[in-house]
Amino acid sequence: MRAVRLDESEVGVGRVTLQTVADRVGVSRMTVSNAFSRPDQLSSALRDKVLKAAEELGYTGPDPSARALARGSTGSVGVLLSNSPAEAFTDEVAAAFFSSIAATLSPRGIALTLLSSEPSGDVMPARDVAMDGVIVYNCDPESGAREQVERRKLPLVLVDQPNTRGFSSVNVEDRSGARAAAQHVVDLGHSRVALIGKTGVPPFGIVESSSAKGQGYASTERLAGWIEVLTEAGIEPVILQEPIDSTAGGRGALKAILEVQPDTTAILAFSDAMAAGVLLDAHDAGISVPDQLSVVGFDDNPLATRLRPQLTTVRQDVTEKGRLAASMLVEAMADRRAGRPTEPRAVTLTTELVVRDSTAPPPRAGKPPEGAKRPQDGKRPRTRRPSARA
Amino acid sequence: MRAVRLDESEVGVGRVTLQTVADRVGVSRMTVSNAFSRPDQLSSALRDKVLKAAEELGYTGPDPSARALARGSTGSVGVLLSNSPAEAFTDEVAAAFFSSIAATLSPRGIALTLLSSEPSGDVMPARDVAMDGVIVYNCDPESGAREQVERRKLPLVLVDQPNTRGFSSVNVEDRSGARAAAQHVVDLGHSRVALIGKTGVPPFGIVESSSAKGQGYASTERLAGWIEVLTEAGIEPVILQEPIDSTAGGRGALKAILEVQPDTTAILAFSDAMAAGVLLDAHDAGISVPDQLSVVGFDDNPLATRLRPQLTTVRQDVTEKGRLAASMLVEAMADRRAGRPTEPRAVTLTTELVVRDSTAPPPRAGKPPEGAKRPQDGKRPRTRRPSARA
DNA sequence: TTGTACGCGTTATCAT
DNA sequence: ATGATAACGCGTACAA
Repeated sequence: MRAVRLDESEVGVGRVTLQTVADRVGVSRMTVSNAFSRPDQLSSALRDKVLKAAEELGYTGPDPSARALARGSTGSVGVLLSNSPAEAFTDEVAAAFFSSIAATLSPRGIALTLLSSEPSGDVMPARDVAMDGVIVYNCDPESGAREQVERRKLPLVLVDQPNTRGFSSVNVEDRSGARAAAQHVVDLGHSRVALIGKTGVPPFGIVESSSAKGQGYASTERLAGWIEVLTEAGIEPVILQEPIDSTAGGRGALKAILEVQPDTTAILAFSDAMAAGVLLDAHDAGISVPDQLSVVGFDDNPLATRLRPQLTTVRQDVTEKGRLAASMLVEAMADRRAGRPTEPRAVTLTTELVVRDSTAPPPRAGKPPEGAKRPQDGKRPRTRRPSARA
Repeated sequence: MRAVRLDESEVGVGRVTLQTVADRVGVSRMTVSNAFSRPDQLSSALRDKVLKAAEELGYTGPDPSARALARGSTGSVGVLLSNSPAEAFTDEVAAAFFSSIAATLSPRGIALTLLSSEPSGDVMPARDVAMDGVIVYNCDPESGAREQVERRKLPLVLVDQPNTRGFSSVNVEDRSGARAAAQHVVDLGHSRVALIGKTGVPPFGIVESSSAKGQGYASTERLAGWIEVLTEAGIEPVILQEPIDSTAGGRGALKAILEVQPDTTAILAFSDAMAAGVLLDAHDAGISVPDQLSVVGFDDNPLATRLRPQLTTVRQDVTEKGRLAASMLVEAMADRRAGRPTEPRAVTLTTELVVRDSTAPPPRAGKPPEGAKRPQDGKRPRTRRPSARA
């Protein structure tokens, strides 16, 4: 009966496979495969017989790994993260993004695999885990993982990444969002401004403007946007680089800034989470926000409206970002299956300045620095869309 | 040279495999495999040569699916969720749990795959996705997915699940935690109590005590714990079943409860998230918590201390729950690889009543119902550990 | 180092 | 229409 398998050991011993079931029913392996995967290829009577035999033998259905090999598809897509996958759940903004991805994929029956970009021993998830496509999120382009995953030539969508080589990507107008934030404090009349950037690599702490560059696309872009506008306004900001993007990571920033520029009146932070740390520190130090200090965050984290004062920030739509990334990837995977090339798409989502209660004119108003634009008086709308130009 | 492949088509056409590289270098497929996977099995000179050829050919390394089939291991573990995977990120308590799992797995080079238990078309992730082990989280035992994954005979850890068939499990003292919550309001003198349960299946809304059973282990246990204590105290609670475990899901509950029992003075909620909805509704309705209404949640969600008043709740350690589940699974997978049987372990984590500001004696105090225990006066500690007995 | 025999299904192709 | 045969997918383990 059997063509290939040599052990004729009978039922009950060892693993139950298609062949075991086929032998039991007295049909070919193919017929059993069809019974499970293409019901229309055989009579329902025979199919029932096969399924019944499978049931008796405790056969669970086609082995997913074998099927993945034979079909060339695994049923799951990966998300490659530069941070620990644990942070995907911890950070509210990231969580909303991933939640949106999961919500887009699961109705399509696609599982979501979280991949660390850190190698552990000799295994590198980005290289070694089987998947049908990858969303590369906010991942250090220098990292080996990013390169590994590119080389696998899987369908790929880059998110919050510089889009170099013609991949599909979803990005956010980080730079113009940051420009809007900076312009906002300039318009309010601030001239002593500090920036809190985010970087995974040294130098940390107060850095020279020249050596300040974020690690990762978003932090690079936001820093650039802030500095452009401030420079145009004749303001040279104090720049602090922090490694941890969280409320805890933002704590201590205020003190460090005030040490080098005691009369700072406005702080622009890489994220709302970090800004929250500043707000807490300010509160503890008896510094009133926004009366004595203005603070602007980024993201429009749900946190922003829970804080007191509510945080002025730059909104990005992470839900849409996730939905787009996932659906672009799904499309690319369909193209791949159909053997047609995927037209790379590069989408950039807008950002929007959301003015809340953490910003106000500086304490000693009326003396804006040379070159600063006058604050637009009167009823400025509480929300402004920066232009899409970077 | 080749034993199996029939097409002798040359380099550059089609997929690059071990064989392609082997042909290029003039060695066997095995040698190339060794070069990648067992460097010590060949001279480093030859290895370099092989790696160089692979580089030139754009060979990325062994195909993960093929390797998974050959090795019998995929490098990722699944988490099976009854809710949409999207909620894994949305719900703060679930997110902390998954974060802890991810933090435990990723240093070991293991990826985490989120699996919906809902079938979509003909694909059922629980049956069709390749993985080395599964954490079954809070999953309806009736669900096909739960059964599917059991039948695959993968290493398994059940979390927040009734532990029936000798699987390893991590559970929480839901019942005694709920008992402590109920005892707390009884001790305070409440006699008009309402419960907000969580269930995925009808009936929803106000239900009879007899027909009230949660869907899912945690909700069943919590409900049972509340009812036990209240019954002992001679109190028959109003029971409301809600389908959505979130702040939004908790909204509307207060109104529904007050319609059937206008003089309700205490509400015990399945989760802090739902309790938050009650607090918001109470605020909107001008009902003062805890003066007019006491509210107790469950979980000790970070949310609990952000609310005003801060929420009295029952703490569970979800981080430890995640760490334990992941490490037990890792152990079981190691056993499997080593061919030794796994001794199933059933761990139950303690819960702890945390008294904050959302509970107080009922407005018209001094008239506890017959059979109710007297509140313990004086300086009761703000935190009490219920006994482990259910 | 290399040959050989799988791992376990799937996608043709062929036969009845 | 149904079912069987053969080759294939891409590696890995183990013996030679």
